[in-house]
Amino acid sequence: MLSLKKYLTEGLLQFTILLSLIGVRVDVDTYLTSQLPPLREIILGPSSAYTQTQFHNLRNTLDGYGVHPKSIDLDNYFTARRLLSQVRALDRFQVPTTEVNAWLVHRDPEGSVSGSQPSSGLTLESSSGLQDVTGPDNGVRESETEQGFSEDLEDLGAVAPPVSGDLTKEDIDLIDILWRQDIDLGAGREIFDYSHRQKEQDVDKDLQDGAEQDDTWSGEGAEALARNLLVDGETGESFPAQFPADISSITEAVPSESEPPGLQNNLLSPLLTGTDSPFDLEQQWQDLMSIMEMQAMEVNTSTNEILYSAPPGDPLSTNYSLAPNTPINQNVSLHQASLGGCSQDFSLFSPEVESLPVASGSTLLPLVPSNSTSLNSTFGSTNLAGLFFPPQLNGTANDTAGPELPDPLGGLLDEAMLDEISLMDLAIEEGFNPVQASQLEEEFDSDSGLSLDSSHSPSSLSSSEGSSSSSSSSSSSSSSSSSSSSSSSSSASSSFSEEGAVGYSSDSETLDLEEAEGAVGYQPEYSKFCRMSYQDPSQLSCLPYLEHVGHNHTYNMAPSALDSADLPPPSALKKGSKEKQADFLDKQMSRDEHRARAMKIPFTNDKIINLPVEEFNELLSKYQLSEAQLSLIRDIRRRGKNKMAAQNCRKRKLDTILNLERDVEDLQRDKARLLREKVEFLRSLRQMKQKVQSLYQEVFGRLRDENGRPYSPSQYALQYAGDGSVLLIPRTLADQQARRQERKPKDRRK
DNA sequence: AGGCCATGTCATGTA
DNA sequence: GCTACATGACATGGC
Repeated sequence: MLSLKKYLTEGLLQFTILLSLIGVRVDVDTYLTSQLPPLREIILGPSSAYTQTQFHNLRNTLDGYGVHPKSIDLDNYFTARRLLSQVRALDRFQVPTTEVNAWLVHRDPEGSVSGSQPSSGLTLESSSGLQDVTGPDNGVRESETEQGFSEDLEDLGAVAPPVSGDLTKEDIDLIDILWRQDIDLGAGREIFDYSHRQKEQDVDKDLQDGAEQDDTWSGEGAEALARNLLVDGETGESFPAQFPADISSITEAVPSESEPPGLQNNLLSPLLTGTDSPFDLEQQWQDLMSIMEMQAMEVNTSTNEILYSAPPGDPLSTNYSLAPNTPINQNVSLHQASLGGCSQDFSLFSPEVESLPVASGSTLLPLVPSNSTSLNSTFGSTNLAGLFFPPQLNGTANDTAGPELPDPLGGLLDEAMLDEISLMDLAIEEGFNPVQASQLEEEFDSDSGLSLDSSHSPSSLSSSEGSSSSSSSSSSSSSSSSSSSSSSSSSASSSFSEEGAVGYSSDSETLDLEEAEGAVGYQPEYSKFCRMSYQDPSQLSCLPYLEHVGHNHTYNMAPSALDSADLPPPSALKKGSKEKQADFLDKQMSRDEHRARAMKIPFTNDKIINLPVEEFNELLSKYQLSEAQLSLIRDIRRRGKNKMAAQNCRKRKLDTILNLERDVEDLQRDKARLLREKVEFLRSLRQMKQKVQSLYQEVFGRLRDENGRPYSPSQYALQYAGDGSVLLIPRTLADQQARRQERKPKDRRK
C-alpha cells in the first residue's frame, strides 16, 4: 500500500511537471497548503503551545494518552521526528494489550500464569482494545477510544477480582485481605513482572496489529513527504513554466514577421546590445531562467522556438525578439507627418503604461515636417528618443548618427512611465545584480521552499495553536484524574484509573517501557508517574498486590531488597526476571519517589504533586505525618510542579523557535515571490519599452520633412510632452533634456 | 574523555 | 503571604 501511494505520488508529480511543461499551471501550492497541515500534524503533532492550557489540551485530544500531567504531548512533540520511524514500526495503541497483560498477572500467584488464557471478560476488553488499536480512525477518534478504554480499565479494576474465575473463593478473600494490607503497607512494583512477561508475548501481536495502521499512517506520512517533494518539484517547475506561457502570449500578440527582420534587428541592436545595466542583468537573469526553461521551451510551439532562435550575435533579440514583430509596427500608419494614429498604438500599452502620455489625436501636436518650428513651443517635456533611439533609425537615413550619439530622450520611461517602473529600473541597476540573480535562482529552487510552505502551512500553525488554545483546562486533565482518584478512597479502582490514564503511548519507547515495566509508560516520565502510583500503597491496584500473595509484604522496601527477602521463587528464571525488573524499576524511580518510599509517605507522588491545594491539605490532614514527612511532601510537590513547569517552558521555547523558523521560511518564500514578481514586472517593462521603441522607430521613420525626406535620427528626436503630445525636436535640445532628467533620479536616490 | 542533549532541580520573579 | 507558574541557570545522566 505504501508503495502504491508512492507510485501514485510520483505519478502525480510527473503529471504535474508535464502539465507545467505544456503551459498548464498546476497550482499545487494551494492544494498542499490545504492538505499538508493535517499531515504535518499527523507527523509532528500540533506544535504551538505557548500556554499551559494549550498542550494540556493537546495531550488530551491528540493521542488520548494525556490524562496525566506529565504525559503531555510535549514528549510526543519533542520526539516526534526522532521517533517517527519507530512510531511507524510500532502501533500507537498498545496500551490496551498492555493492560490486559497486567491483568493476567492476577493469575500469577497461583502459578498458573499464562497469557494464552485470559478470562473472558479480559478477552473482551482486549479485543475491543485491539479494535481500537487497529481502527482506521483519526487521532480524535483514537483519543476517544483511549479515553474510553481508560474508563474500561477502571471498570476492569473494579471487577477484576471476580473476573479471575480460576481463583477460589478463599483465594479471593485472601486477595481481598492482602489487598487491604497492601493498601496499608504499600506495595512493591515487582508485581508487574508477569505483566511484563506477558506483554512481551503480546508485543508481537500488537506489532502485527499495528502494522496495518502503521502502514496507512506512515503511508500518509510518506505521502506528505512526497507532496513536499512534489511541491519542490512543482514550484521549481511552475515558475519556469510561466515563462513559456508569457512567451506564447507575447507571441500571440506578435504576428508573423511582416517586416524585414534585418531592419528591425539592426534597429534594435544598438539598444539591445547597449550597456544598459538593467538589460545586462536581465540578460543574466534570462540566462538563468533559460536554463530552467529548457524543457518547457522544447515542448513549446515552434513559434516560440522561432522566437527564441533569433539571429545570433544579437543577444537581446535572441531573448527579446518580440519587439520587431510588435503589431504596433503594422498598425501605425503615418503616411503624413502626423502622429494621429499613434494614440491607438500607444493605447496598446495600457493599462500597464497608463501613465505613459498618450498622444491622443486631440492633444497631439501636428508634426508636419515643414512645421518643425512649432516644436519649440512645447519643447521641454519628456524625451522620447533617448532609450530607444536607434542610431540607424532608418536604414535610409543617417547611419552616421550611430550609437555614439547620446540619447537625449533616454529618460522617457523613467519620467513618463510610472515611478515604480523607474524604481524597477533602479532596482535592476542596484538590486538585481548577478549575485542576486543566482540567489534568486536558489530561492526559486527553494521556492521548492514551497515544500517548506507545505510543511509549515499557516493552517497547520493555526490549527495547532487553535487546538492548543482550545485546551483551557491546562492541567485539569491531570488534576482531574488525580483528584478523581484521590476523591475515591477505593484505592484499587482509583489508582487503576490513574494508571490507565497515564501511560498510553504511541511511541516506540512505550514498547520498551512496557516491556520493562509491564503495564504502563509512555516515556520515562510517564512511567515514572506510573511508578509513583505503584509505589504508593493506596494507589496499588489489585493487579500488583496479587504478585505478593504468598510472599512478604515489605512493600516499602526497595524491590531489590524485596527480591532478596522473597521466599524461594517458583523458578530461577522467574526470579531472575523479577530481579531484573525490580532493578530496572528501582533505577527508573525518581529520587523523590525513593525519598517518599523511604519516608513511608502514605500516598503517591502523583497525588502530592497534582492535587489542588485544598485537597492536598485535606489529604495531609488525614494522616499523622511527621515534620520530616511533611517537609518531604512539600518538596515533592514543589519539585513536581516545577518539573512540569520546566517541561512546559521548554516546550514553549521550542515552539517559539519552530514558529520563528516557520516565519523565516514564510518570509523567504515571500521574498522569492516578490523577486519573481519583480522579474515579471521587468519583463513586461522590457516588452513595453520595446514596443515604445518600435513605435518610435515607426513614427520617426515615417516622418518626412517639407522636402519629403526622412529626418535624420542624429539631428532630430521625438519627445513626449507633458500634455501627451509628441514633438519632434532637435537632438541638441533632446540631449539637454536628457541630461536634466538624468539628474533627477540621482537626486532622488540621494 | 568530552560534547551534546534531555531532564530535573533550584532560585527568582510574576500574577 | 501563599500558591501556581514561568524561566534562567546549573547539575546530572545517557549517548
